Amino acid sequence: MAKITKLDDIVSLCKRRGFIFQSSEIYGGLASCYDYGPLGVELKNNVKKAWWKAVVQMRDDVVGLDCSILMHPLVWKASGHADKFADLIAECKKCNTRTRVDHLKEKAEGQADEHTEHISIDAAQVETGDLSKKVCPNCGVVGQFTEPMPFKLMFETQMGANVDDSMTMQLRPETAQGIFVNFRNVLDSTRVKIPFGIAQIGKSFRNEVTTKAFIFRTREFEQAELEFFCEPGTDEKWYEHWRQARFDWYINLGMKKENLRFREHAKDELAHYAKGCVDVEYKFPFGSGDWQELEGVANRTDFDLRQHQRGMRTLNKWFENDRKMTNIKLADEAEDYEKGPLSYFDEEQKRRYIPYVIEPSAGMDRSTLAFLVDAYDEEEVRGEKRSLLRFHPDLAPVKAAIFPLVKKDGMPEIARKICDDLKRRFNCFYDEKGAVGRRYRRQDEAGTPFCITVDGQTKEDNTVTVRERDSMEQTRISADQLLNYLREKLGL
RNA sequence: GCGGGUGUAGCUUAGUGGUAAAGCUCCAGCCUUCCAAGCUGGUCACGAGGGUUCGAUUCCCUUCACCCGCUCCA
Repeated sequence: MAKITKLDDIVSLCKRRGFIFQSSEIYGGLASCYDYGPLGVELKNNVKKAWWKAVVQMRDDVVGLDCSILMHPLVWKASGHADKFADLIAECKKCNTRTRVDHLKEKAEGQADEHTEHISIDAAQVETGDLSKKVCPNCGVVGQFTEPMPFKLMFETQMGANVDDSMTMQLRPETAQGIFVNFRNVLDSTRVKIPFGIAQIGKSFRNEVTTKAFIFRTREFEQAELEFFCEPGTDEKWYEHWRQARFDWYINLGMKKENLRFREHAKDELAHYAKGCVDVEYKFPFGSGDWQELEGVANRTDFDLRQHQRGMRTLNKWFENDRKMTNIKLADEAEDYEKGPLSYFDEEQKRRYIPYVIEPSAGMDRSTLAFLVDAYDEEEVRGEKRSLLRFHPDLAPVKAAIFPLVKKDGMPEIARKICDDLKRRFNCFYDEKGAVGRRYRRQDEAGTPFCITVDGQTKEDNTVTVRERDSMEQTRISADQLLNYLREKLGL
């Protein structure tokens, strides 16, 4: 079954079929950047559409949002990204391995392999100023480190055409903050009541130290995130709800169950704000066949909204400091923060609180790749290899292809007409070139679920054949019934 | 960032210090009444830059990109 065993096979398939190309390829490529080709963009759009439908449109308790990528600099101060999305890394002069400074241990220290969160650069410099006793985790040499160098994990750009007074901005490293910042707006404009969620799909940017693995980890990527706000105390219940809902989403879209699993985060692995976190992982066929994260579902507690209340209180200081972020400290939290501007008033209980947040955060590029890999199959047909993509109908880039059996006797005209009619309902493809068998196989490789063929009999009794991708079986049905037939089969 | 490997047509491969070959694909035409048929013709490549050389795809250097393994990261 596993016909794709190496990453190379995936890359080759993606390029050959027009799913994914390397960015700027004619210029030799650009590291970590990829473009979606004609089939790829349809596939990825369908993945996003399926997510949006399941998470937003099919529910009464979730609304959507589409925020700008550039946000107020204080957003990243409050969220913690400005300080904490920068690591200090030192390189061992002996073996040239790089290690995060805060991961380095002194010789005598215990072996407990604790997982630490990002800490602020300032704090890191104070805490780890002396590397002379630190041990290289790779070669064991003591105190042979280069000066710690900071890594900026957020992309920066300038806003304002006038260089002199332009402001440094960051491209968002996650879409989530746009949701938190609009919490008030959504509350005030939509009459939603807790528990409810706000969902968003969009690009995010992270200056990862290493990328690698095709589109699996890239610096520019697309996220689909939901922030689900609930009353403290009900958070465990919603956490359970969403982890299951998100797992089922992949299964319902045809992903093989044996390739999907949960991975619970250990306590010491959790981000400082998270109460619980679980990854949905897919068994990608990279190298050793490792499980890789598709999506994380986290219980973020009330951390984010509380942080933004602090951020709002910092605004004046920021103006006074000439709109510079350096040397600005986030304002302390108000004593009665639970009644703050981002609190929620519960009508039934007549009390205010800061809601807890459950966050399912999925990588759309990763999901697209996983669906692609999972759908790929090869089989033997009459001694010939048939390769096909068994996409779920919702994800298939093209839903139906329409052929005249041969290019004469008026068949092309009829087929064209059918194609034009169907096109208005879903994505269709017309092809009249070459032998019909070849055309079938071409559609197999694109993952098209159905092929409709107009033949000599069509003119006599107005029937066509519908050929099914997975079984290659054909059914003859009336052209008048075609639309209904396909809509039922495709679930549209 | 380190170590190892790779880079020839859309794909898979061949080959050489003297101007690159094949299969499949693709395009056009003919022929074709149901699963990559046939015939004819055609398009398309040595990742980029520099050096050595009369001459470099081949040797050397640099660079870019990708893969594997570390490191790092969610």
